[in-house]
Amino acid sequence: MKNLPALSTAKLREGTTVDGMLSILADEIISGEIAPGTKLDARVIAERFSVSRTPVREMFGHLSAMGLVEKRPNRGVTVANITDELLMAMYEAMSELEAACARLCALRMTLEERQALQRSHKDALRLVRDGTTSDYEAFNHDFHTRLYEGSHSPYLRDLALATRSRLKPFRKAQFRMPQRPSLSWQEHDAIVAAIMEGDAEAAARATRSHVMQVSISTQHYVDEHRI
Amino acid sequence: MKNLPALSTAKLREGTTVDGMLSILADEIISGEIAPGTKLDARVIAERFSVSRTPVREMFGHLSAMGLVEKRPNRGVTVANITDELLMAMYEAMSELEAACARLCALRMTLEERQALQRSHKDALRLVRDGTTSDYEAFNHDFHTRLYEGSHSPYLRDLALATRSRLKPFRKAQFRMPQRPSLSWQEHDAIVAAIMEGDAEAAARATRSHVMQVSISTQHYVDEHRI
DNA sequence: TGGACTAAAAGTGTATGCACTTTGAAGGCC
DNA sequence: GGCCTTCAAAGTGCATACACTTTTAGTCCA
Repeated sequence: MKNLPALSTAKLREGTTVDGMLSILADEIISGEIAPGTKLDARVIAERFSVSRTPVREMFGHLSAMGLVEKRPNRGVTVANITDELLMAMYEAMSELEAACARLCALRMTLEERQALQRSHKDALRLVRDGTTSDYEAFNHDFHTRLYEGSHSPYLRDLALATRSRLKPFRKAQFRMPQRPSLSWQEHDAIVAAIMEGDAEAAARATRSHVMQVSISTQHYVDEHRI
Repeated sequence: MKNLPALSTAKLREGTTVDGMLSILADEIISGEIAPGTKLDARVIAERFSVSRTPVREMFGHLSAMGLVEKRPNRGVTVANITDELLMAMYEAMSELEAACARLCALRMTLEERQALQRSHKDALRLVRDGTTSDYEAFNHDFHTRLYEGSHSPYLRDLALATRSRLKPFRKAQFRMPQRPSLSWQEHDAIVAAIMEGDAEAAARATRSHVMQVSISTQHYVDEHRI
């Protein structure tokens, strides 16, 4: 494609080009639409998005950093194989990260943060009874974010956020299990109680077990429904 | 530079070009040779390494992923400011990651792994007395790697390795403190004892405090010597 | 027929040019 | 004089061309 003086598509300039492709490709890889082991041809992808290979290459770098593809010099990139074992390992790491956050929350959260956490948690009881699962899902996201922030440990928070975003696609199923919101709320209750009391180890234990419970739920759902 | 048919420098092809620049630039940023906030001009760097702007752009992506520079669309990249606060936050996260590893070690290490850990630890006592600090440093690196591996949690291990590598440049000073190896060994001793007994929480506590001790030592050294 | 060499095809990495955005400074307007 | 407008210079992002590597297919010889 020639560079015409007045190119119609207003969106040039990175921030849309690369990011747009990135999120689309990432979704397709994670959803399994593109099978693990598939070789990604830069030229084909460039054509598909009507761009040149240069931004595609940049996107490959990002995909590689996200662990979704493997890059080998002069050999192109292939879609990484996210096995069940790796998925479990990611959940396990997530549970440890969140447990560490909760531990620090118990020690460091300000009074305002503690009160806000408790209030939000109590309010959510209404969602468990009356709300849609997607409402509860939004609350749940917010609840865990509070734990990351409450640790007052920016790097730990970033690790938790990064890991959560890598797990995100696999968590979609979680709240489709009928009883999950109610159980989730009860588990949260133990976490909140421990944090309010300043019991660091109890908060860590409760959080670790909560996240592993989520992992198990997801796994069961995946097994039964062959996602 | 024109693309001549027979270019003298044998090393073309990525794997050296980008990686080479990356490690040099990363070192310069971390060592403070390039001040935080400095704007990195792609063209200048390309000239310096006698390459075009394309591989430099790719390297920028890597630097950005490493958190060493900040990228803003159409605004170029600027060297990130690694403040003392962020450094402390990274050590804190490191201590939580290693504590999590140690906890899992206590629960999961095989008999062989436990014995190897203990043996290696006992052998290191000799280094504390007779060896150079650099010998001890090598052992220490190995010791902590055993903890990551012993967790049998690949993703957690990767997080620990990645964080350690980001902290690496700041750890150089650590063992220059005269008594540090001896103290370090004693702290290791508590960790090993807890793992051998299978006491998960004790292993976590001992490891957390050990890593924070390292952090404090480094901080003191940095303060005193204005590294 | 099977193995190894060879050559072409396919595909990756880098150089360069051009379009676009940002930035900063000079000139016009109030 | 201060503020907005305008325009040029600097610098980023993408397209394309080309150099180099890997892979594949074909051919020759045993």
